[in-house]
Amino acid sequence: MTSTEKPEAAPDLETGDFIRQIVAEDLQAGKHNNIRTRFPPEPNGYLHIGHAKSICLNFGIAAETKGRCHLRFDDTNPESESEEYVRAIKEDVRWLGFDWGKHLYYASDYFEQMYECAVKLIRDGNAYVCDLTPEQFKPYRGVPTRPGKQSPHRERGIQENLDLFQRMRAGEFPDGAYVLRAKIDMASPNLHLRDPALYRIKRAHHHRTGDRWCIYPTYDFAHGLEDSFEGITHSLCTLEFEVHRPLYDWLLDALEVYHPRQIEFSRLNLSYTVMSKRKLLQLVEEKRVAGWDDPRIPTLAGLRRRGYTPTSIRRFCRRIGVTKFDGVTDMALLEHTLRDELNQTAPRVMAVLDPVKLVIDNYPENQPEIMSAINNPEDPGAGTRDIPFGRELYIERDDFMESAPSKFRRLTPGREVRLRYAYIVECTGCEKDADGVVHTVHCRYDPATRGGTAPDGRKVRGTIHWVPASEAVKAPVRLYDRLFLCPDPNDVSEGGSFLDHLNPHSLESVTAYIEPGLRNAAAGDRYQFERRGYFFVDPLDSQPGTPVFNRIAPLRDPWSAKKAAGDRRRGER
RNA sequence: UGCCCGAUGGUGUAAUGGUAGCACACGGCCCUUUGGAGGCCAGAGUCUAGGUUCGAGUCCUAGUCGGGCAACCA
Repeated sequence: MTSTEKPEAAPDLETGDFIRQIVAEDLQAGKHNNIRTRFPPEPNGYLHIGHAKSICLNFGIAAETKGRCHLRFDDTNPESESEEYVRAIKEDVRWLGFDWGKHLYYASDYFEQMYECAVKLIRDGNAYVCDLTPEQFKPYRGVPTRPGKQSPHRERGIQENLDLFQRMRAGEFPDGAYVLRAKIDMASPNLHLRDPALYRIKRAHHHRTGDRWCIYPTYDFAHGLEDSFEGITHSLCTLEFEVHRPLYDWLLDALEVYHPRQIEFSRLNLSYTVMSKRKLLQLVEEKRVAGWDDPRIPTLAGLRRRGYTPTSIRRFCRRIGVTKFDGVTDMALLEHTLRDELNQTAPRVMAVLDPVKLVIDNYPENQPEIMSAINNPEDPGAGTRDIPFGRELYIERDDFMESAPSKFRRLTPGREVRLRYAYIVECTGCEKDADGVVHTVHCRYDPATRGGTAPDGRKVRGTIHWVPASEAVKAPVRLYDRLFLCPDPNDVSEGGSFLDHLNPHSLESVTAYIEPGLRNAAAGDRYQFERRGYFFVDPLDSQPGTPVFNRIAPLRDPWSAKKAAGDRRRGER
């Protein structure tokens, strides 16, 4: 329960979302003295930013009320769960900035207690052992518009139920031979109340309990009990569990145990990506992406690898709010939140991603000089740094145009631009290879403009970045773009797949020229490459002295946005 | 055609019976040694129909549209 930043940690219960308001009311009414929430992931996949919303909500409320939030693994289905996921989930929650302290729990720790609860249910005539397989039970359950009918085993005697259930546990029956059902109402309009399964026989090796059990509780039976055992006050979950709430309540009432309140909110949906565990797993397994930490997918591991900060994700989760409306949040908001933070904190450097040589024809040979550059205009305390300058430089290819429109504020013959922190230069022309591709641009500099200011006060519209040709350092840079081409990849036509919407250019790898000082960038550092975007020194692929950069997000760029829009209008690509 | 839930600008949200506000996105302008940042301006919203009320985005009724529910998944 950390989250130490002031704007986030301030109690926000009065003006908060509907859940925080309920919590505040319960506190005020004296219903609870200490708020207890929980984040209950099933360890069968990696956490994504949708989980971050839940984590921030649960840990956030606990922090704001000085209560506590439990991290609880809901490991009731051993078939798809594993220790690797447990490890990764803990790492992600910690990275996000939250601390469960000593309150780490596992549903599997409660298996014995849960078994006792099941026995009580049977004793009280609230549960029975049923022989029907899922397929056989289906017709009994009925359909939404028609009531179901009673299982032939519904009126089995209590003693027989007790005996059967005990033998289920003892391993006397094969998988699926019997199931323990709640005895509720086969005519209920809520399907979840038509004698739902509580325990199933499943000989699967559990990552924590090994082979001690061959029966496992279902989510519906287990979850409320976990909440009850832990004294959870507010059990927050997503909308799809709304129809389960009557069952949650029924179980806790039937068992006569402490009864937390379940409240549902809408899960996070983000445009231009997919969030379901199934689809993320598919992307990973089919190697459409490099792994669970591929910087293009919205897993926390992926966002971390991309370079997103925990702070920006927490702030994002705060800004999207919490409601019951099932909408789609624009990916642009996430990017904005990241830029908003890094604009304040990231040191500026110059790096040329698509280089072309610039020769200053009237600049003396062999007379390099040193230019002083500001590290962060938003943070005067960040100081300055020195960058070597010379006659030959690299600049961005798209900062030169042989014949340019009047709005183009960069290099084009006959016009002046400023080389950032260096001199004002006037473009004189270019050289091309046999294919007509520009390889060298020529210009002349004004020696009176050292540092970039003109003594005569003349205005220069454009400023471009550069690196010295002789001392620039080559560095691999990965330019990430959205993984999908359309806002809603799940919207597929008949027979289609979300994979059809994959963006074939979601990753472009280039070799950039970076300013020499950047050679020593440390893994995990974040920079703003001026005029280009925010970049992260990849912690896995970088070596001391040879950094590898991931683009976290490009800078806002009205010029190229307008240009792209113009191209689209003209039907170009 | 059963039950549950939802609906406020393009998007996400606020207003808790009393002036529909904020942010993102988009457009324009200003400023700028990052076409970044910043500043200013604009457009754009209470799903529909009834009802209650001095007054309804808010309460009631009906409808429309959207989502969820028929695993021994969670």
